[in-house]
Amino acid sequence: MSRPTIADIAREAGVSKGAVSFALNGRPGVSEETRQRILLIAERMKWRPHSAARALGGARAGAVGLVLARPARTVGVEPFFAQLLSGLQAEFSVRSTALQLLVVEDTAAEIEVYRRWASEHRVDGFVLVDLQVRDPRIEVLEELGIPTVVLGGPGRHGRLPSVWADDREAMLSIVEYLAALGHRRIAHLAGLPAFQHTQRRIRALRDAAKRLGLSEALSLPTDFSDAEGAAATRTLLARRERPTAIIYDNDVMAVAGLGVATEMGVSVPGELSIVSFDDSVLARIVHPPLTALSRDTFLLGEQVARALLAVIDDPSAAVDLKTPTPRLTVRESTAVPRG
Amino acid sequence: MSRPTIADIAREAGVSKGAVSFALNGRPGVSEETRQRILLIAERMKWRPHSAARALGGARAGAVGLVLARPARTVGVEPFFAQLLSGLQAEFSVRSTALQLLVVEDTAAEIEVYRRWASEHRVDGFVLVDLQVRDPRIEVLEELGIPTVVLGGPGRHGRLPSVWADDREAMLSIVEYLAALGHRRIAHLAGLPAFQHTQRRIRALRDAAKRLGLSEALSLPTDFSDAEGAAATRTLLARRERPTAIIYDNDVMAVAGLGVATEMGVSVPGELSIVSFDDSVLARIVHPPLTALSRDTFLLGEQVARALLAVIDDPSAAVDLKTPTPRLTVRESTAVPRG
DNA sequence: GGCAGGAGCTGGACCGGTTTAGTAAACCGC
DNA sequence: GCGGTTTACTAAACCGGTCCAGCTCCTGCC
Repeated sequence: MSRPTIADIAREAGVSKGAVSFALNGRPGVSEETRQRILLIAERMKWRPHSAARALGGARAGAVGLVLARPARTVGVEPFFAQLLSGLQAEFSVRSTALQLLVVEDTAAEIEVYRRWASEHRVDGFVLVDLQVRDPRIEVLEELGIPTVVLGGPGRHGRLPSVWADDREAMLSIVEYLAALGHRRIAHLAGLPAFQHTQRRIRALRDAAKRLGLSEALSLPTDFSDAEGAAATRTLLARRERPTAIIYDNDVMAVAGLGVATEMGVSVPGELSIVSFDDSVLARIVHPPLTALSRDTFLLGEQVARALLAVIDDPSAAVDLKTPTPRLTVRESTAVPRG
Repeated sequence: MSRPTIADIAREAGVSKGAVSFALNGRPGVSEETRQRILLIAERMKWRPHSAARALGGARAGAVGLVLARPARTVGVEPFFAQLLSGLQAEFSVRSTALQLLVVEDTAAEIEVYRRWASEHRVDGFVLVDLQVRDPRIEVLEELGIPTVVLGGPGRHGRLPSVWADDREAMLSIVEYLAALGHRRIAHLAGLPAFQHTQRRIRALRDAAKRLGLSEALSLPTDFSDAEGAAATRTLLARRERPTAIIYDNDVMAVAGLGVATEMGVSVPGELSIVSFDDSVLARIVHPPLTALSRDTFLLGEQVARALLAVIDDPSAAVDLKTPTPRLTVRESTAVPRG
């Protein structure tokens, strides 16, 4: 016999299917004695629930979705996502929930996937990342009425619960550190301007520059790629009045920038200090190792997962969880500016 | 009304559930006219199949599984997997198959997941990666009788179909290139010795060294991490007779090794040539950019996906697909050895 | 005109669970 | 010892599809 069903167990135990169902799910309706007998038989027959059968009958699908919109061939390094993913899965797996991951080309396709998975009942909820300014996905997910947790900054995301880190505080801590070292001309290679966190970081830098009396604080938008990071760095370093420090919005760009500086004979940290907004192997691996903002992305993933599971259990739960503000890990790519 | 079912459509169209099912699945049994009418109504009611209901009744689950065994917190860079994943998904998504991804702690846990997902009917098949010497997973998957495609080297993997690249050829091409430049002392920072491809690469290097008359060709096993890559490089470079070229089994170690060389004042490529067995942003990003073995990992993912779908359609299909041998992309980290 | 065959469709069983209405027996307090 | 509540369990409906046997026409052919 291939896959045993509860009917097989019921026959074996001499009870009804219903009784077996009660026993296996730890609900009242059977005596402790019968329950043990049924559990034993189920164990012996190596019975496992058929996830589809469970999902039918209105119950849970036992899976949640994470959809990333980025051109398929350019899914690159981004240690951030790898870490986030592990954190998510660590938490989901103890609650035996599967994670459906899909990478799509653009936001339109992403929305289409939300619609499809929701209506196919394939998932019980979604994790929403890469929050954009006036994000069209929020409206769709609210309309679908499916549990969703937003991983993003503070502020309202429609009525969706969120887990967020304080990007503004983080940026301020970097700028204050550089200013304290004596830097007065700071550049910032920002990410995609459509992202909310990009905007928040740019604003934070501008505010800090004014308050600390910096002579220059320029934010340049990029697409997060090594290519644009390198190109923008080249442009900055070719100027007559070059910045003495550059803040990179991710580690891929920071490493690319370091490469450009080396190539152009600009010493790091002697003539140029480099700070990465992301910390990972990448930042430690290069020479000199990069001063970077460290956050516990794994933990972040766990918290998001927990929040989503809570919302799935009780859709009326209003989660708004602030995670610890990332802290600056000083390594060898920053120093007092020369001269 | 929330989610419409085929019963709703049947009522609306004045036909039976069966007719609707035939119409929606493009099977014979209804007239073209009726089919169009049903499709129109389904469209208007925004009907979508309920994946669980489909999966019940013995049909497909509409998903496949990929399980990776690696300690949760150390899921690092490995651009290889990111690329592979994109390729897999690109192909799966056009066949509306979802990919269930799970990262677990070790092989035992991995096997447990295979058992669970198979018996819960959660997936229709698996992709097996990171093939080990005498891999215990093969036996389990064969016993479960669930369609599986192995991504690995040539040779038998029980009766499981496989998609593979020629690691041996690839290693030979690297060694021949270095030998032609004039290198006679070559070191190789290999990966985990338990992996089949590690063994194949080590053997290939040894054979080539003998044939080409190299004076030294040492393979050192590592765990693929930047830390061990750096440590081993440091050891090698501290020796009196240091190698003039090092081959790294992945790009993370190669970059870490480059960092160590820079730190120790060993010029690359002047005093040391570096070759990475993996190519990705990482290899291009650093300075000097690394000579690396390029393979189309995205394409590889697509081929694996296609193979798996073929086996799911017809479990008796015997796939054994060799992918193009990776080619060496020469950049600036290799040169004629000094002196 | 009678019959075979096929197209077009119906009705209902079925997949493997969950859930509810109903029932019989045990238990309770007075 | 009687009404009422609890407990332990059964039988059957139900979830939303797929699939098959069988029925009714219609067509073609001898």
